[in-house]
Amino acid sequence: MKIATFNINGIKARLPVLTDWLRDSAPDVAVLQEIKSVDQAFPREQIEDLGYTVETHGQKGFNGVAILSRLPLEDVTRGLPGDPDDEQARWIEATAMGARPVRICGLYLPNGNPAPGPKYDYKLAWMARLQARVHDILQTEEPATICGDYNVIPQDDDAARPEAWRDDALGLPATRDAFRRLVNLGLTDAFRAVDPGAGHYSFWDYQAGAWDRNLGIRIDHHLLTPQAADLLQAAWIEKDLRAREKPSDHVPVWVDLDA
DNA sequence: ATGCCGGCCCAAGGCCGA
Repeated sequence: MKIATFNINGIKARLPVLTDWLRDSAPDVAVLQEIKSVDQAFPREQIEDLGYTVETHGQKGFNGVAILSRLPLEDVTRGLPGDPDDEQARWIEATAMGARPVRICGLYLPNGNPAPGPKYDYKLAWMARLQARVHDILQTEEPATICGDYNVIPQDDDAARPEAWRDDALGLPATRDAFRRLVNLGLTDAFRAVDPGAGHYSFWDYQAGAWDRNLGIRIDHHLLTPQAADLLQAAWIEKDLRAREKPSDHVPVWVDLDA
């Protein structure tokens, strides 16, 4: 089961790139962030025509997540538990029915800038709720990937210029600590399990020639439960997509599970 | 660079992203 997480930065602006990518790269499951669309406006028919089931959790203008799957999806849930007043669309779950079922959890973790401030407080509170949800998921002892745009640079090796992120919400010690606590529940960073080296990024800013100068950061991740980590065949970043016409500022991050 | 680009709102300029 090939699963890709991809922050598309707007479904309306990215539909041609997305459909070309679905045709060319053919993920079994695509987990999308920043669809920036309400559910009713999501162009589901054009994606269904490519053989995908479409499940969205959107909101007007910002945020929004979705799961596209060529495998049947069961038990779809929307929204991260823990705060009934949180109206931001940043979490969706479904079980992809492959040879082995895999729980797919898609997330768009809050950016948190400027830090300190209320937006950073929201980020840390959201990460605490994520910690609680992942704790519960681990109790199921089932294969699962908790994947998406984490807006976290886990280590210095995950940034071309780590010093530039030390005081940023993506790289602050408290952010990294919260991410490490999450991993330490028993998750595996799939990409790092197969490639421990520096210089691998999943985001390059549109500005200041960041792509041309390879000034990237690795902030899109698959964190696998032990049962999913046991099925891990490969993990990679589809860097080439950043060089296409009208690209997202993120690229897809993949895992292949024996499922 | 406390926003250089790009997408969203929706028709202009502001908000947001990382």
